[in-house]
Amino acid sequence: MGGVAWTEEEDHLLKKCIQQYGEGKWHRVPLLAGLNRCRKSCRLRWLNYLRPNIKRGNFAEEEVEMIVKLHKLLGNRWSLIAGRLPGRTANDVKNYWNCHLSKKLNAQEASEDKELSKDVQIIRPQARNIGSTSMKRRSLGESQTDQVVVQQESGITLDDADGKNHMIESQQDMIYSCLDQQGMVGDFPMDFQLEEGFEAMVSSGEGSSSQWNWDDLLLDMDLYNDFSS
DNA sequence: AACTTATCCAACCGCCGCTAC
DNA sequence: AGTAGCGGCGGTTGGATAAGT
Repeated sequence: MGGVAWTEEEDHLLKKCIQQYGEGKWHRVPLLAGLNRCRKSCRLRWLNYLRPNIKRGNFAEEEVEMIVKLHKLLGNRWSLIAGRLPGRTANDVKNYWNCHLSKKLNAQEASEDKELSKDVQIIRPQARNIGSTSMKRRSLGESQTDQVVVQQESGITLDDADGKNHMIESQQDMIYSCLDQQGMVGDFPMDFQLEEGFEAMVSSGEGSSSQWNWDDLLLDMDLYNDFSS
């Protein structure tokens, strides 16, 4: 392996520790679990191997298709891609891509018309600030840099200059703004179903503990376009 | 059977952004 | 404002194993 392999006993200790104290506070995990591992190793072992509901084995055809499409949209953002594949970890997806898909697709691209491949643009999902909480940014799993770029390039920010929240009048307005920004107005049906929780979240203006995020919404839009084109 | 090469994938590393002080 | 410590991410490494000769 790339490092020192985990033993069954270490796995057991880590599992027990997480069950007892919960996820997070990784810096304390080695001490609490009595493991001679660094915080990162513990976290990685949990996320990639020990966490419940991790799907193992070969990728299904639909999963592979999804990976290819998502990679076109997102680039090497494995954690985001994995987030769309229940039970799969970022490491799994990355490994699968590197072992199977990158070579295959490179070979395909080489044989394809070069003009065609020029049209493929990586769309980075652009998180929008709705509130000023950094908690929300964390929940987006996105770097602030991207958001700064979004704000600078697009002028879209839902924060007032003084940092106070500026709530958009309605969901439709808000979504319309995003579609407009993506140049997708007219392409995307405005009567699409919002994910559960989204509606309440938007109307209440609450966001920090939300299940939804803009990455997801924009990704859905991208995917919709991609699948329907 | 013995050796070489290719593939897979778990683990590590370095960097980044955020938070608290 | 500066900084240390943290969680998280993507890239890379290297040992195990399969496939090929």
